[in-house]
Amino acid sequence: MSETSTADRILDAAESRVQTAGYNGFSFRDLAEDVGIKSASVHHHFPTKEALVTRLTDRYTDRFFAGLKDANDAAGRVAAYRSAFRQALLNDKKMCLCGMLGAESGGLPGAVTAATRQFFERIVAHLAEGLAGACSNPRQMALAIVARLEGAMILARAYGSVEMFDEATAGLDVMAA
Amino acid sequence: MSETSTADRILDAAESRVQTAGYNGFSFRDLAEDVGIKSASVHHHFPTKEALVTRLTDRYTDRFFAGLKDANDAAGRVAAYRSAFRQALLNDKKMCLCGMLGAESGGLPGAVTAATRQFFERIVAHLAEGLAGACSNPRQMALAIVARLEGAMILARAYGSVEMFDEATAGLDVMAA
DNA sequence: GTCTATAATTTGATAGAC
DNA sequence: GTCTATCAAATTATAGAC
Repeated sequence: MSETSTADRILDAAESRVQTAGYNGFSFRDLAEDVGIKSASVHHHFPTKEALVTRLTDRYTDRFFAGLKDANDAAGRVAAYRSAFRQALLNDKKMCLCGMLGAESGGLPGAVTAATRQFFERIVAHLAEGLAGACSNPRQMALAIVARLEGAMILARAYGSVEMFDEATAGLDVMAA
Repeated sequence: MSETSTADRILDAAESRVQTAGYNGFSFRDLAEDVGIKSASVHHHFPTKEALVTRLTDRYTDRFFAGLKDANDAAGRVAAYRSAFRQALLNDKKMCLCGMLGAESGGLPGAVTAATRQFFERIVAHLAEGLAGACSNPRQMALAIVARLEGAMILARAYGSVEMFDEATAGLDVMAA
């Protein structure tokens, strides 16, 4: 009985499109066709593209944490992050939504860039918390790990192969040892 | 006496635009205004956007190697790569061209994706060569380092701060030790 | 909440004069 | 090699009927 609202289905379509082609790589008509309505109806739910993607980014951030396997030890938390990022690649070789928007941030509306930054601030803080005690500079280590995960997704997409992600992130937990 | 051809000036403008806003973040008219000509003249030099960006990506790859400080030892070569990537951020907080195109590769013309992949294949091979003997799996280490550099650029752009790049890549050479 | 219709602008691209 | 002029299509967005 999982009833999905039209607004959520629009966000689902937008999420997939942004992760595949970026902010400027899709249109309201694309989303309308994905959902099975008209573009004017999409505007009824989200007045502008900026508002839509800002909301999408917030939802992505919330869901990211909700789907994260909880772990108390440093290695376990790193593994959870690695697994979370890898999951997007398995689903149609998609980029991390905020990795994509972060790369494109120079040409995005301010609200989208702000929401993207919040995603990174939250995951870096959460990851650093998990690394406390396991290394001398947890925040710097967290930044390094997130950077490697985002970059590994770029490599996997450029090569068209999920294995590149696995190779580029092999031994990630050793970094935190 | 450095005479720059119109074609090169178009590529310069396109390079800056792609690194800032991505493949779909600029138009032929944008480039024409940057250079001081009309969009029809841009098409005279590059028939399609796909052809333009493909050629741009090839030029970027060649220039990347030409500008790379040569080093024989592993740590020196890693430092050269770090410095090369960092340079783009200093110039108006730009993303690595191929990092941007790699992220967007799911929505790009085939020739652009192929040229992007070549960039990564070349730098990974070159970096791995420099790491031979310094670690047990040079290619895997090269992938990890390139991933971290690309991801660090995303972080720096999302935060709007070059310092994030420095933090996320701190002790990069230690990885290769 | 969805639709038709449409506005206003931008896009990639072409034809042909100079 | 650059221009004017133009095209066909796509874009974000709005007005108003149902």
